Amino acid sequence: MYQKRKKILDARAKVLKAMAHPSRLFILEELDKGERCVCDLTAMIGADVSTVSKHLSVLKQAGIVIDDKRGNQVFYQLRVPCILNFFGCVESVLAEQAKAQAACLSNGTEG
Amino acid sequence: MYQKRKKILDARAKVLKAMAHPSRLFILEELDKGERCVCDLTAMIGADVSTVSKHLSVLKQAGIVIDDKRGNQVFYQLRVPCILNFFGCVESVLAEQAKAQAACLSNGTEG
DNA sequence: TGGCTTTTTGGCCATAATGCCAAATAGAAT
DNA sequence: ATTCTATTTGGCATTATGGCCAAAAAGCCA
Repeated sequence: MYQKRKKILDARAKVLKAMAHPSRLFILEELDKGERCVCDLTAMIGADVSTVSKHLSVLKQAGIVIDDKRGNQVFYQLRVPCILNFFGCVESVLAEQAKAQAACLSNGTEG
Repeated sequence: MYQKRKKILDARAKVLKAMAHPSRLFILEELDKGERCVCDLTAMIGADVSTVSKHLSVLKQAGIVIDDKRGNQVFYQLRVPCILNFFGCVESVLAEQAKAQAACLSNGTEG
């Protein structure tokens, strides 16, 4: 049952795992607007360059972005732009949470 | 730039992180078909019950599933069914990877 | 070549995730 | 009450992740 789907689920999990970090989500949002070099992203995120470079490496390993070296800069871009469509649904998860929390506050049934 | 979006990105990352595990993705697929008790899922996954219970706890914490205790069993169900729609896109990431790999094999430009 | 910029890699440490076993908890059945 | 079943929790070892600094690598410009 599970074993039969293990391989594809591993592959999917790898993609999700690569996305599952705020800095990497920010990078994806930025790249959705157009390609960016490491220095651009580093300035926007405000972390060490090496940290940003490693985040980009994670996204690249997962096949989500591709890189293009021009001069001494490396530009990254999304390989699959649809990747951000997902967030409509993620937002509905968050909206449900907010709704539940609001309900709790108003009737006081839960902490 | 980044700091302004940090909060929402943290929240999104949390949801993705909760999904980013093969067993948890399997659970989501199963729950998409209908509610399941812990014992059902444990039998299908083939891990220790405590392990499966903890996976379910992660999904619950993230607001992706809800639980309902009936008798001495606990049934889980999806709270936001759209969660699986995402995989069309994840699949296209994987398809791109496969395509690239195939291209490499045929022209031998990369390891 | 030498110096400058940009990016990646290695080392290190702190923290988090995974998964098992064992024990605790909760409910059902006798 | 006792026992059995289902589930959760605590503890522990192993492994992975995140972030910084320092150093290496790669390309530009003189």
